[in-house]
Amino acid sequence: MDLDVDVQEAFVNFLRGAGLNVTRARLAVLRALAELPRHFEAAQVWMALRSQVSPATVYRTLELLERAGLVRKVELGEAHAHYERTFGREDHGHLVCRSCGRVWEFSGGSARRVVEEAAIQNGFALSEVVIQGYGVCADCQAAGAKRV
Amino acid sequence: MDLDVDVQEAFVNFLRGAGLNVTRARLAVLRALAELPRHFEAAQVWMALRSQVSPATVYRTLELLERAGLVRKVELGEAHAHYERTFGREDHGHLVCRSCGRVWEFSGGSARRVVEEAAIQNGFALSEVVIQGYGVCADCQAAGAKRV
DNA sequence: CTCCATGCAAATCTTTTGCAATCCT
DNA sequence: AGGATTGCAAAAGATTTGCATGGAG
Repeated sequence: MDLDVDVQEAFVNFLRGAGLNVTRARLAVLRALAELPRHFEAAQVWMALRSQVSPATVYRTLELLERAGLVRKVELGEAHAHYERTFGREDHGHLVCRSCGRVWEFSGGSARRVVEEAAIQNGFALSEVVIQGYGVCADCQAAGAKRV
Repeated sequence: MDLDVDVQEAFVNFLRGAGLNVTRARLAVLRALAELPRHFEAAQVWMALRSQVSPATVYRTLELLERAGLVRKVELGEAHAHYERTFGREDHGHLVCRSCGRVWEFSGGSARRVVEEAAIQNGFALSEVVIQGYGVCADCQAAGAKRV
């Protein structure tokens, strides 16, 4: 997968700049992300690192990665949070299937512009944009979807 | 506030159509919504109905109202869910201030169209669109915002 | 009269936190 | 050395659920 030196370097720089330590656990979490699906949950991270890093540290590290701008928390309509890597990714929106849970992505540029415009008009300092559609994917429609 | 006969009627029709009972508690919840802010949390509902309706029933009823299309669950970046009435409201997006938590709305028509277009291309049956921006509002910027 | 709905309390489940032990720098 | 970090287990908090009782049709 991706995760070139640049990404690790970016995290290290972020940590140093914030006066934080570069630890084995933090690097392990970052490395684990490269092996996970595009959208993953916290549990997948500490299962992948079973006995290397505790759940608490995974949560703590994901928050750091978020602050470093390398990871983004994504709300997929489920009870628990999901995350996605932001490095090597373009701006995009999500189509979430409420039946099977899968996620499709689409280019979010023009939708983002609408939000940016609204932010400007309100004197809002925008830091993140979320563009999502919920519904039922083609496969689940064909199979007779459960939820709408 | 709004809540004309039409809205209550819509809920009653939904309940009847689903073979569910029209109960005092369910109507009380619907009526309470008209007195609450545009964006509210479950706790505000059962505080407004203190000793009339239990928390469990509030959650159960909000879910029915959601299914009836009268209420929409909104994710505002906090640990607990928020809701908004959908009746008498136009399609809109949200600008959420991460510092004070207030929410601004803006017309979401054109952003929605982008999502609809993506749905069509993927054979997706779209049922809901979420357009949100997170950042810091003008007031909080002036006051020296906490989070970005 | 027969289900459906409600309240209560207990259970769930994810995420957060306190604290003593351990790791970075 | 000296502060930062970790793991563990307990805590927290929102939402859900089982079950016996009361309500709607």
